[in-house]
Amino acid sequence: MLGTVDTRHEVAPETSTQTPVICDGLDLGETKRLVSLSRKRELRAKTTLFFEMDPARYVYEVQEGILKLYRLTSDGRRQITGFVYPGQFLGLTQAGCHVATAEAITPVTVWCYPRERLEGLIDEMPSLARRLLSLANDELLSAQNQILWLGRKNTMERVGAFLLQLAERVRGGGGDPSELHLPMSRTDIADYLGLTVETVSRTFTRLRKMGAIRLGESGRHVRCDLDWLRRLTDAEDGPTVH
Amino acid sequence: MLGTVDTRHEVAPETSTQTPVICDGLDLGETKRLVSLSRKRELRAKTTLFFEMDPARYVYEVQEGILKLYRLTSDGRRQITGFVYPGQFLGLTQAGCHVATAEAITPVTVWCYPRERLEGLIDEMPSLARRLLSLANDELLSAQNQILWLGRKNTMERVGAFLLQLAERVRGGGGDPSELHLPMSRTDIADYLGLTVETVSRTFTRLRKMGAIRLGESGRHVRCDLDWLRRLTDAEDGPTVH
DNA sequence: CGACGGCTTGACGTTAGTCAAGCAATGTGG
DNA sequence: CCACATTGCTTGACTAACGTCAAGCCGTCG
Repeated sequence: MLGTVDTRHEVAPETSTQTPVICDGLDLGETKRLVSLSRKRELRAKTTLFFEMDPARYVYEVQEGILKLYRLTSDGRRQITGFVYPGQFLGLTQAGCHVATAEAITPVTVWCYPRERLEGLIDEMPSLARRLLSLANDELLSAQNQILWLGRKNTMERVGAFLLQLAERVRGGGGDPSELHLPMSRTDIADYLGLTVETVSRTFTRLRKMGAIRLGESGRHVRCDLDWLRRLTDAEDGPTVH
Repeated sequence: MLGTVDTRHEVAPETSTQTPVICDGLDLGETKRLVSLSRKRELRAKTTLFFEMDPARYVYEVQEGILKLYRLTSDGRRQITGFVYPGQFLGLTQAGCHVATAEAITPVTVWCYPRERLEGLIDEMPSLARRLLSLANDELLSAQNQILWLGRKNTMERVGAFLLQLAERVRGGGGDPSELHLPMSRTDIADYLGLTVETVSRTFTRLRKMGAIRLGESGRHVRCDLDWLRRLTDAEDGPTVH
C-alpha cells in the first residue's frame, strides 16, 4: 500500500494522494508547469500551517494527513469550519489574508503553490480556472451542509450526519464505510458541530446504547450501523459532499 | 481573482444595478458578448426562481430586488443560507442541480445566463474566470461567517451581528447605516439565524429595552445604535463580508 | 513517580424552544 | 360594504435540551 508504517495514527489507504489533484483535467505540459512551481512542506501534528489574518501567500494542497480549519471569537470560543483531507485545498478561498487558522491533526504533507504565480497561470490555462472553480464549489457545498446542520439539527442528528459524512469519505476511498477511525478528538468534533465536549461524549454513549454504533477501545474507532444512522438523520441532508 | 477584493457589487444595494456586475473587469467586446447571451426575467414577491434539485440551467444575477436562498429538511424545518441582493449571483455554486431554493422576497429582476454557454466562455475569457472565482470567494466567506454565528454565538450576538451586517451593506451603498429597513420577515430572520420567530421577536424587544435599537411602526424599520451593537457582538466576527 | 490531556458521567442551571393567546394589518367572498 | 380568514408580530407560561461545573478514570509523557 503506501509503505508507511502506522505510528500513533492509522493512515487509511484513502488518506494520501500521489499526484497533485489540482492537476486533474490538465495535460502533461500543464501538469509539469504546476508541479515545477510547487514545493512540498511537512508538518508535525498539532502545528499550524497558517494563522487567521496571516497574509495568504500560498495555496496549499494536502498530499497526506488531516488538518482542521478554525476561527476563534475574541473570548476564546472556537468554531471549526472544516476538516481537510488529502486531495483538498487550503487557502483558496481567502482574499488578501487567511480567514481561518489551519492546524495539523495528524502529521501532514502539503504542496505549496505561490498564490500570485498560480493566479498568473489562469490566463494561459483555462482548464486550471475550471479546476479552481470546481474546487471552490465543493467547499461551498460542504459549507452549506454545515450551515443546515448547525442551524436546524439537534445533537443526535448532527453527530449522526457527521459520522455518515466520514463514512461516505471512506466509501469513496474504497474502504469499509461502517468502520471509522476518527482522527480528531471529541473536542474537535464538538467545535465542528457547535456543541460541547460533554454533549458529544454523551451522544456517542447514547448512540452506543441504542445500538447505532459500537466503540472500540480507544474511543477513536467506531463501527457504525449505517442504516440506523441514516434513519436517524433522514431529516434529509441534501446532496452529500465527498 | 483569488485575492481581489471587489467593491463594485456593494454599490447601491437597496436600489438596483444598471449594468451586469459579472462584466466588471471585462472589456467592451467581452461585455457585449455576455449581455448578448443574457435575458431578463421578472418575478413577483413570494414566487420562486428555482427549486432545490432543479437542474441548474442558468446562472442568475440580481438586477433589482431581494431573494432568499433556503434548504428544507424532510420534516419541514427550513434553513435560509443567504439573502441575495442586487449585484449578487445565484446558481453559481451548483453542480448539475441547484442545492437550494431561491424565492423572491420583494419583486425581483434578474439577468439569466445560460450556464453551459457561460462555462464555454471561460476558455476565451480569462477575466471572466477570475470574476467567477472572486464571486465564489465572496459566497464562501459569507458562508463561513454564518457558520461561526450558528455554531458559537448566542441569540443576542446573532441578531446583533445580523443587524450590523445589514448596516454594512447600507453603508457600502452610501446610505445611513444606522437606519435599516428589513425586507424580510421575522420568520425569515429566524430561519437564517437558526432560531424561532418567538426568540427573534423577544430579542428585538430586549434590544429595544436596552436602548440598542429603536423600532418603527411597522417593525420592519430599525434605527440602530451601531456602537452598542458592536460592543454586544464584539466577541469578534472575523472579517466582515461586504 | 506525578502531571496532563482526552474521555466519560453525574448533578444542576440557563437558554432557547413549544404551546397558546391576542392584536393589527391585509386579503377574500358574499 | 361588512364578516371572516389569514398572516406577521408580540408576549406569557411552561418545558426540554443543551451547557456548566465538578469529579473521576485511563493512558502517555516528562
